[in-house]
Amino acid sequence: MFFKIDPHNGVPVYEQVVRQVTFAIADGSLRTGEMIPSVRQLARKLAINPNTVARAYRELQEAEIVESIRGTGLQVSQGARKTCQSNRQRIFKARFKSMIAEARQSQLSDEEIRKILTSELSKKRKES
Amino acid sequence: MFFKIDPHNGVPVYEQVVRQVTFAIADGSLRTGEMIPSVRQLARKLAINPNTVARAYRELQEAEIVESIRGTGLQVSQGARKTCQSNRQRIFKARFKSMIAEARQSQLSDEEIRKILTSELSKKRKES
DNA sequence: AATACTGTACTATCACGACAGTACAGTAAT
DNA sequence: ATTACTGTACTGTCGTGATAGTACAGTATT
Repeated sequence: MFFKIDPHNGVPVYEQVVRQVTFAIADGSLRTGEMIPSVRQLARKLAINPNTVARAYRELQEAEIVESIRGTGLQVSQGARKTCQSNRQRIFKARFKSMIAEARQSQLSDEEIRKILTSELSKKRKES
Repeated sequence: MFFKIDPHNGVPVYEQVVRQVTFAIADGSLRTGEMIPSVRQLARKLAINPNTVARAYRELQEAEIVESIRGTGLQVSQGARKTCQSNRQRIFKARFKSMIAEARQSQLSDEEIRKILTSELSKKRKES
């Protein structure tokens, strides 16, 4: 699990945590039955507040993506992968859609949009 | 000037106002010497608070995109168009870039990304 | 039993974006 | 002069995201 948090992103930090766990499950980095990082451990790693992680975990629990084992930690639920994959798809489609809508509204032609995107996509993936 | 504000966008409303004025100048809807809508007028039209518009206008003024004429209103500065065009370009490049970075980080392949984008771009423009 | 972990649940504080309301100086038109 | 606009500048309030700190019950390991 490689997590990266951007605090000035518009997207709330706890929401970013929810997403990244979701994505890690979607692509198989976390499998059913495995434990996700503990609240305090992840908070230390991301340099954020444990409460913020706890809030994210609460949401994951309510979405039945993760189950609490008392005194031990949170475990990836059965069937979580499918849910997470469709969630990931849904999240990205929504983002792309809203971005394209905004670009169009500011009088960028589809050709210009496509050009910028192609140019960004052709850039090499940064290694972290 | 067709303005559309999305309050649950992550992007602050005053920032959206800044952008839309910038974009309107960039594409020539507003030209040097023309007056931009008054604080109260725009606030009424967008159904937001006059203070929020005032804050956006203050930023535009500090960026020298717009000049205050006392008692009359705000006028598009000389040379504003070029500034606004490069700003627009900059803003969108940054957004696309961050989005693609996030998509890649969540293990979406470039092919998948391209596929979603093409699919969204091929959808017809909504008429407002 | 003791220790060190888990999650969970509080309270309190802070920053920020947005809003409501008010006020005032300057300009334009009547 | 009066009226109706401009921008500008305050104060105060609200919701929310994030933080700090504390506390407690349950589990695992020693």
